[in-house]
Amino acid sequence: MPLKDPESRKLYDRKRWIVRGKKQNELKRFDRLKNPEKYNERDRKRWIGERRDKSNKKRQENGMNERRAIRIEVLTHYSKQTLGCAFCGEQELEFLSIDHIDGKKNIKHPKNLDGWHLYFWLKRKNFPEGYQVLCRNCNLSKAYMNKVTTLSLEPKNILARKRLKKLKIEVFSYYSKDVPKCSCCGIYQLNFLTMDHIHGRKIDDGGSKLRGNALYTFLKKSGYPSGYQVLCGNCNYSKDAKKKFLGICAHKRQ
DNA sequence: CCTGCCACTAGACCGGAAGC
DNA sequence: GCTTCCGGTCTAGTGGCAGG
Repeated sequence: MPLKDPESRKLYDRKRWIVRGKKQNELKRFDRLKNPEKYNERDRKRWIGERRDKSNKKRQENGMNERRAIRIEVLTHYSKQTLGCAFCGEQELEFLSIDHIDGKKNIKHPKNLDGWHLYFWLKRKNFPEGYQVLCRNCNLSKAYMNKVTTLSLEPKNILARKRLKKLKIEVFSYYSKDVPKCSCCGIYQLNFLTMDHIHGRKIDDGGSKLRGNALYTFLKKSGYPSGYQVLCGNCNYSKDAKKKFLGICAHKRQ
């Protein structure tokens, strides 16, 4: 079934999450069966019956503050005390993230840890080795450079890569009205650049569910529709509406 | 009873390789 | 050329346990 169809895409993504989530649930159920003494039934009932509604608002607020504080603490530690990207020195907090130095395949933590969970885990384990702070741009670029050494050397695949790179440059050049560059900060390294859906992916114009090569092909074929712009990884991530900045990048908020 | 800490769910965003 | 699959990152909201 073609995943170009929005419903199929949604279903496919959901299945992925169920598979990831199920493993954790199975482990937890097993743990409950083996160690019933660990789970306090009285507390569980009390929580469900009394606490949930009345304290949810406060918990949300406390939770957010706590998570932000831990994130800053972890990023500062892995920046060797001066908050910033290990590669380019970028200091904007919103652009920074934790990078697995040897890749996610060689991680020391449980496989499903990411986001807040990873920050909590790192702090709890007293900041283990093997992690560093990178900005989104350097993270993107590093992922690409790691891949380069393992690419297929089959002639047809080499040709396909060449063709897609040419297509990317062509599409990005059109939306940059010049050489490909970020429309916010002006950075021009191709590895850093991404195609941003200006109004998010909720507005379906035919390209909302596409990504990467498929999106570039769609844009070229459709005569370069409006509603897209070129942004670097940092600016794209920063403007994300879900972060409650109304789609405005950190550069423009300053 | 309150609160801190951590885990889980359900997504969001992006990319490229390779099979068909 | 299109589709599938897998890689990376992140968040909000809330369940659950433990200890003060």
